[in-house]
Amino acid sequence: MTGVTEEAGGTRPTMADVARAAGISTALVSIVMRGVPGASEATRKRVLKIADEMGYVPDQRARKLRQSSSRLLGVTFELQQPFHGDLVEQIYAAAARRGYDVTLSAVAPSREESTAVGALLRERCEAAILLGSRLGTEELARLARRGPTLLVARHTDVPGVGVVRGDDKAGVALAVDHLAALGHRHIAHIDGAGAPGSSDRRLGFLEAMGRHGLQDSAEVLAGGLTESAGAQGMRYLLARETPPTAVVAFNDRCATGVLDVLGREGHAVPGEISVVGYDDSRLAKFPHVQMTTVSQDAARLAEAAVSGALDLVAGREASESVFAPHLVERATTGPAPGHP
Amino acid sequence: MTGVTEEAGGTRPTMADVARAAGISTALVSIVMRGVPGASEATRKRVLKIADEMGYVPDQRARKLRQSSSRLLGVTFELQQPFHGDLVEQIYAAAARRGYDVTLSAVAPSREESTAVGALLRERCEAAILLGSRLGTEELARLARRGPTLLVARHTDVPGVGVVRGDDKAGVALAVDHLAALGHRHIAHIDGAGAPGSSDRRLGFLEAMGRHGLQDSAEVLAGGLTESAGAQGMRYLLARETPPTAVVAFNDRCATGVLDVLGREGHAVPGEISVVGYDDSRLAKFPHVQMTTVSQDAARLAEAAVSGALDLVAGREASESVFAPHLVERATTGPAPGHP
DNA sequence: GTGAAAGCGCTAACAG
DNA sequence: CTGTTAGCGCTTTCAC
Repeated sequence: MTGVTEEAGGTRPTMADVARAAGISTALVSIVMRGVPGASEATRKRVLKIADEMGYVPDQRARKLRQSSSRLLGVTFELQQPFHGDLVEQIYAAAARRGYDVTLSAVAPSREESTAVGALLRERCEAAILLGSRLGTEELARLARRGPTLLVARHTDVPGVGVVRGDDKAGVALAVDHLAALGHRHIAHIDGAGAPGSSDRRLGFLEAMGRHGLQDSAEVLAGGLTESAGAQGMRYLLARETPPTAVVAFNDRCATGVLDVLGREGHAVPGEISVVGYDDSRLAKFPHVQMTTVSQDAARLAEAAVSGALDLVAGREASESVFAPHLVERATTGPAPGHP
Repeated sequence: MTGVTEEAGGTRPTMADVARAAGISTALVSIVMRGVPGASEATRKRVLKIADEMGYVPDQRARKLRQSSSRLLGVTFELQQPFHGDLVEQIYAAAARRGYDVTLSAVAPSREESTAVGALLRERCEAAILLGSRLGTEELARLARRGPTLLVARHTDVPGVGVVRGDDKAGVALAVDHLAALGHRHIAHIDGAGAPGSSDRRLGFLEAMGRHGLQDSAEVLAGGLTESAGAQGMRYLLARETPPTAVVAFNDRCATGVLDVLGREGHAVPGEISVVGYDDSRLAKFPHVQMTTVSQDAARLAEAAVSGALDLVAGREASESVFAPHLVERATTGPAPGHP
């Protein structure tokens, strides 16, 4: 036993340990570990080898503490929202391109958004990015006072808070235009209840229907963000004497529920009824689903969110970036029954 | 302007700022912020008030750096795996019960597991909990050398690595027993391809079928963890002269794809074909789905994972905890066609 | 009940 | 190319 490979049971090697083992100063080890110029090739190799043997991993916490800026972005997201998953994945990439790390804080039925946000704050991230937040104006304002804050996929009038979102009114209008062009006259919208963006989508639906002279057959149902909400709404619609020939759902999850009920009750899609989702999340892309949906392009939103957050950090004024969504025509929409 | 409410543009107030504003030492502020005894009620109130006005939030990083133990658990999970979402939610709760924080590191198509694990290591969490890891033996061993490591829902023989999982063989056997009791003779299993646990489930399926004397009509298809895999498998089965009357899918996502194809092609569930999922994730619980599935009880797995990880931290030997799953009978299984 | 001082693991100037 | 010194924001003795 030479005592070099100190298989520590509980305590992990520090930079000082590596320096000692290599017989040099910690500063030099730091230079090597960061890969910055200032060490000879020989030293570099030797230190790296020793560090690896010892199982040394730099302490991110100490590192960030020492640096003036933490280069850390905080993100809250909903664990069970596929579109949030898409966004988070893209945010990792966008942040990495700028040399930023990301710290995640999840929201779930048993973990409130305010808890999640609090955790971020304590991590001292330079900015907080909230996906589809449901925070009240009050709390949002408080948060914004604590540090740069940016909302994704939700609007707010709270000053100082950045916003990155798709144009919800335009998005739903795209869906309605598409359906109208296919000859649909009786179209229903299963909305997102109180969810972020749902009032815009509702409004966009009504306006677009009006533009096509279909205001009288426009129908809006209280829905939600889940498959259950969609399923419930669709069952309700099917109970009518004359169900609509097309449904615009609040999001892909909701549309999935709609499709499920239709399949189950033996209604052909799109032969009998057409369905449009929203988000172009992974749910819409499955080969067996091929859902027509409105794409928010997670990559672009993520990119804008990260750059918007960093703008806030740099002291620039909060802004609202609204992205034009586009329709992705897949297999769940077709001509209205009896239409050429 | 009294200069007290320093609406700092970029820099956040530190403990020293609060101490200065309150005219006391930082040590005392620390006592107050942590809520430990050692300060008069009057001081406590005053400091809390001042801190709040200044928007002061303790720096978690500095705090953990100073404390000998970080009381931090790292968790890697897949962003698009609903069951992982369930587990993460429960892990938050289990960790909180022990006064531990959780740091998340996501795995996604564009973010490899090794990247995610590396991020955890640098965060200096006391232990790493990997959900459904696909890491190779080599890498797992390396990781285990770096710090306490625990696998959830996956087995490994790497020494020193803790394991918490459901009994996959027994779980699938439960499904087969249930179906056999309902009179099904021709049952197929759409497996998880190379996913963690899939070989056990495959084996459990074959063994259980053998026990019922059904080895000749037991059929195993290469599947996967996604809806697409399930859909593809089911379509393949339906193309047969005599499709099976029941399908055991690798997981709920896979089963969802199966159900979708069946609905779409007009096959009654469970009238014509019964379907069993695995995980009892949110996908199985939807009112419109009501999927019969094998429950792994996320809460119990999470609890065991956290306590197992802390055991490792405490220096206790790595162990494997295997939990007996149970069958949740819902609406996607019923008597085989022609069976009493 | 309160304060002074040391130091967690690291990086950022500077010297040499 | 390499070492010394200081200190990031906090907690922790140990005095008073």
